[in-house]
Amino acid sequence: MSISENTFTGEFAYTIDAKGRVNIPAKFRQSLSADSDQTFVITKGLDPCIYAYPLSVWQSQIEGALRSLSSINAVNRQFIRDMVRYASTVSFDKQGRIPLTQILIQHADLSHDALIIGMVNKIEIWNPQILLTFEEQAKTIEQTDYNELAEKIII
Amino acid sequence: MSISENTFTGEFAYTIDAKGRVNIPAKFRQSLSADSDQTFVITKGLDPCIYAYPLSVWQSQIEGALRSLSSINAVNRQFIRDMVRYASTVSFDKQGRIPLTQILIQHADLSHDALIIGMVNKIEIWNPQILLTFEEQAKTIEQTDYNELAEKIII
DNA sequence: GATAGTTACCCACAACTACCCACAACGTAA
DNA sequence: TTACGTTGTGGGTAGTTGTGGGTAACTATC
Repeated sequence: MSISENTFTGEFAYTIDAKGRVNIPAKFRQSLSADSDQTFVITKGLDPCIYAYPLSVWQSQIEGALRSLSSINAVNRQFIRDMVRYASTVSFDKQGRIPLTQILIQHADLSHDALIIGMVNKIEIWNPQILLTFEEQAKTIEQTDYNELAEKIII
Repeated sequence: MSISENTFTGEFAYTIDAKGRVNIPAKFRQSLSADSDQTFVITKGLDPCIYAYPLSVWQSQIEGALRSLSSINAVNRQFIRDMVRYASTVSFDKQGRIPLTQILIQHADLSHDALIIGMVNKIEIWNPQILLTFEEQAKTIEQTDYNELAEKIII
């Protein structure tokens, strides 16, 4: 139960090189190596960004749930397909970078700059520009809902 | 319970050559060789695609379940017939390809392009065009059920 | 048994990827 | 300041991967 049990916080600016690689912040890597978990599962985010889960988190929380869904049900099949289709297992190189897949780069509309945001149990990878406009739009979000959440969680 | 326990994720585009062979993604093959399980069982998918199970998965999960179904029930008989009738055991060649049978190619309406999708414990082989139109239709799927799943599983 | 069609196995090559090394920028400590 | 380690970025190379096609073995049919 140390601080380092895969809790990601903070925001970091990096570049994506010609080969589609992004750096994972050293801080994040350190909190992983403790778990000897040098691997991420990256996939489409619900927002226009890329999600990256440490392999252990993906396996225990997502994959397990997916495995338990019956394939007889068409809704289940569709859901599994959506979740897994864009997911890929990547580990970082000696320099601490992971390779992104073309589909995910397109989904997040990434080109040269990348913003990496710690989201507690996962990591988000954004195009900084997209994030800006996205947040503009998000201001029209239900303020009531937002405040309710804030009241519950912020201490 | 190692990393290599047959977890298929991701989407890969390949071609079907004149002899009806498709490539199995190298990533998938690697997670198999650990199991010395170089063989797949391919059969009709519930959707218009081909299912491919690693032999070990087919034997332990599907075959067992089919055996336990009573043949008194006509629905059971029909179901077993559908599952087994089109199933064939194939192993891949030195280049990592498997041969598809004519019936399955027709069922999935495959011609030149194939999209291989990891579905956790099995693999789906789609005609990319068919998948597109299929997903269009799928949007009319019960959104409520889908969202319930999403809320439970996505973290 | 001969012939035609099919299947299994092999080789070749282009494209890509993983792995490695190099180096500049930065921070830290003596 | 200087020396040293770490971090982020770029690029080269060797090995792997995907695709096409050739040849020999096998099957089936007459």
